[in-house]
Amino acid sequence: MKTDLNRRRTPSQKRARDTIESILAATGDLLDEVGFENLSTNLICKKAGLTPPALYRYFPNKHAIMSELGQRLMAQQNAMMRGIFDGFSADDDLVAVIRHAMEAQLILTENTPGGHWITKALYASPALCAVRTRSHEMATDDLMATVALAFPGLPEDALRKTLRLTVEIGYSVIEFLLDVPETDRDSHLSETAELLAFSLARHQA
Amino acid sequence: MKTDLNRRRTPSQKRARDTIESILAATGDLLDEVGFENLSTNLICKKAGLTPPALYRYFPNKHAIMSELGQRLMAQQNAMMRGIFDGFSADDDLVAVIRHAMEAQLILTENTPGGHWITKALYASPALCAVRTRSHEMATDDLMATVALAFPGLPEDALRKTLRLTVEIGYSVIEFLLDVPETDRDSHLSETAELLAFSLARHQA
DNA sequence: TGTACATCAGTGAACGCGCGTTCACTGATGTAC
DNA sequence: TGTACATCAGTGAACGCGCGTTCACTGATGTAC
Repeated sequence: MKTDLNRRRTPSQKRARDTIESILAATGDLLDEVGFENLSTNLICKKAGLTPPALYRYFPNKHAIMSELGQRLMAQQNAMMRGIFDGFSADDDLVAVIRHAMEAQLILTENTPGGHWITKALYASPALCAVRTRSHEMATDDLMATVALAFPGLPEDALRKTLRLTVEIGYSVIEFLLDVPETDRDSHLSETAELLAFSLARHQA
Repeated sequence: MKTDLNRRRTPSQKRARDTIESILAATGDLLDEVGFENLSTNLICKKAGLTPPALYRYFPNKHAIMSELGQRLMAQQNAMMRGIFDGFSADDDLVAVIRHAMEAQLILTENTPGGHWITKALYASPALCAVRTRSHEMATDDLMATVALAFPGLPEDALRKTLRLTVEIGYSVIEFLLDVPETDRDSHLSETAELLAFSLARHQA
């Protein structure tokens, strides 16, 4: 149950760091090709042009690789969020900002090799769930910081709950749009943004 | 990629129908014990007190079993939704009804053996994705019917999009609550209900 | 700067295991007369 | 109602395969003098 997700060895030479990167890159590409369920360490090795012991030198199993890919993707996502919400003030159009943030996340995930699968694995695999949860908590804290600046004096705990829910809903709508490609993205993004903005605005009243 | 999810043989004797039920029951229990990733047909057979050929007589693979469990769970969910929204009128408290529906879904999933895992598998496994999507579409259509009765004359296509989003958000918040057990369910359910009601109410203005 | 040596990085080949799956078979149930 | 036969249901034993994983090794890189 408690799968080890840590690196085995820390590389000291550039050659080794390149190997690690090519393992991660190969995994991302493979996810798009075969999906998470059919992914195996042997397959990753073949794709990366390595033999299994090279992979096992750095990662104990495929979940550890997914975990690293997941952490990287979510770090990028959170950084992007900070960039968008940074400097947000009470006068700005909240709906527009949320909509913009969601669209940016959608595009980022779509452009990351294996991005959609990484997200799904982070959600469905018990070993990886914690990575996702932790990242969403961090995103919530980041939002807390900027919102607290924009609207000082709001009750903290209630606001945080709302923001946590906002994060969760935001990401799941994005995944919905990725899942069902024939969906009208524009209208769903706009509607979600309005709905989340409403939920936040309630705290000011 | 296109995994076969159909039954192999249709049972004609009671004994066979019992076997199928015990396979499904064993799978549900096993999901709670070992999760979806560690599930295998051999394990299911052992748990159900059967030999593999007996299982293969009826199901081509484990995804077919999951598919059946998923269809049953979602059929129950949709039936429950119909029960709750049936006879809904414009005078009723929309927030309360949505909240009630969400809570009922949460409890139903929680009380179904392997329920949470079934939901996750239906979402993360490409072979099973279609089951989930189809079910959510059906739930949306059901809602369309009742809402159209309660608020006649609303623009259909825009309303349907809103309802589809409502269904998606509703279910994903439920999964969030199941995923992070330390969460304050009460406040999150209430807040989600208000937020979804707002989104629907906009169509009346 | 050159050489000798230590450490780091990756290979080739093999392993045991549990997976999905099938075969030829025995036993249980239903049906016709 | 009893028996003979056909069909249905489940078994025992085995299979090939790819998985994760490890071993003893070779080759590459860095370092000390």
